[in-house]
Amino acid sequence: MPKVGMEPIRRAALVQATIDEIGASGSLDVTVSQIAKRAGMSSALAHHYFGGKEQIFLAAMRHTLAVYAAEVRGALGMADSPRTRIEAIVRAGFGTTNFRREVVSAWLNFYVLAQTSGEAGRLLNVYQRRLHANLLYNLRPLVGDKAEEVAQRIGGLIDGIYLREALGTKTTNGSKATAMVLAALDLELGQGK
Amino acid sequence: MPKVGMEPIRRAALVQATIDEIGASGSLDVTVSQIAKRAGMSSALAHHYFGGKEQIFLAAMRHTLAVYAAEVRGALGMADSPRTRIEAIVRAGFGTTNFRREVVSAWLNFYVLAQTSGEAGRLLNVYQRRLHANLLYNLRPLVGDKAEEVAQRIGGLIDGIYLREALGTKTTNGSKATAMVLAALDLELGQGK
DNA sequence: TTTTTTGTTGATTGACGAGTCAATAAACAA
DNA sequence: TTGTTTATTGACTCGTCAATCAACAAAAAA
Repeated sequence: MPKVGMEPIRRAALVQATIDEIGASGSLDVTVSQIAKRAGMSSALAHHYFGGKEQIFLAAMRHTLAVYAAEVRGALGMADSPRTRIEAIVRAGFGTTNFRREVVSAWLNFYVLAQTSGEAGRLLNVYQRRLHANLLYNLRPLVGDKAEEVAQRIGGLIDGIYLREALGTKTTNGSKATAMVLAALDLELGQGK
Repeated sequence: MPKVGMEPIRRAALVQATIDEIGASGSLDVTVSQIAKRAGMSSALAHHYFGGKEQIFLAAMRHTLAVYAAEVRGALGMADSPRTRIEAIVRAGFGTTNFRREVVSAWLNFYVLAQTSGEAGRLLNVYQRRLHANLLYNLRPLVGDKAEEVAQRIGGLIDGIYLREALGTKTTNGSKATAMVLAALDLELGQGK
C-alpha cells in the first residue's frame, strides 16, 4: 500500500485535522490519536512526521496564520486607497475562510496555547504586529497622529468580535461583523454621526 | 488539628487557588493536586468538598463573575447619569481587581471552558447578557435607537482589550484601557472629532 | 464515656494518553 | 536480485491524573 511522496500530503492532512479537531472540540485537549484518526492514519505516523504533539499544534497554528495572512494580502492587492485598504483588511478577517465557528474556536485556543508555548506566543505576536502595522500605515493618511490610538481601537474591536463569535451566542455572520467594524471606522474618520 | 467549621474556608481557599493556578499557568491544564497544594491541603480534601474537578472550575468561574458583578454594581451605585454609569461599567471592568494579568488569563480560559462545559457556557452568557443590558439601558437615552449597535461595539471593544491583555504583549494598564474605551464612547456619542 | 459527625490524608485504583519500537511492505536503487 | 529508503501500524512502556477508600483525629452530642 505504501506510496512514495506521502510526507507533504500527510502533513497537510494532519494540520487540517488538528484545526478541525480543536475547533470541533473547542479545546486543546485533543489527543494525537483523535487528530490522526481524523486525518486517516495511525497516531504513530503523526509522531513520525511531526515528532510530537506540540509541533503538530504549532504547524496548525502556522497554517491558520498563513491562510489569514494570504487572505489579507490578496484583498490588499485589490485596494488602492487607504480607506479601501483598511476595508480590505477587515473584510479578509471576517471572510468565510476565517470566520467559521470552528476556525474561530481554533484561534481562541491558539491564544491559550500562546500563554504556555513560547513559540506559539511568538507566532501570534507576529500576526498581531502585522495587523497593527497594516492598520497604522493606512490610517496615518486619514487621521494623522491619531493613527496609533485609532489602530488600537479598531484592532481591539476586531479581536473582541472574534472572541464573541467563539463564545457563539449571537451567530454574528461575517458581513454583520464587517459592518460593525466599518461603522466604527467611519466614526473614527469623523464621517459618522 | 482538625478544627470545626472548615468547609467555607476550604472552599474559598480552593476557589482562589484555582483562579491563581489557572492564571499562573495560563491554561486549564492544572491538576487537582496542584490546586489543592496551593490551597494548603490534600487533593482528596478538594474532592471531598467539591466532588470533582469540573465543579471546582465552575465554582472558580462563579466567583470570578461574582466579583466582577459586585464591582460593577458598586460603581453603578455611585453614578447618577447615563454617561457616568457607562463610565462606571467600563472602569469597573478595568479596575485593579479584575484587570490583573492572572485574572485576565483565568477569564480567557473560562471562555475556553465555556466551549465544552454547558454550565460554564451558561454562566458566561449571563455575564455577557448583563453587560450588554447595562450598556444598552444607559445608552438608550444618549443615542436612542442606535443604542443596540453602539452597545455591541463598546462591548466588543472591551472584550477585545481583555483578549489583548491576556496575550500580554503590550502591558496595557487599566487606566489606559479605560481611556481607550471611553474615547471610543465619546466618538459614539458624537462628541469626539 | 461512648457515639456520631466533621475534617483530613496517604495510598491505591483505573483509565488514558504521549511517545517508542519492532515488524511489515511497497517502491526504488544497485 | 538484493539492499536501501520511505511508509505504515499494532503493541507496548511509562507517566500522569482524577477519583476512591480506608483509616485516623478531634470536636460535639448522647
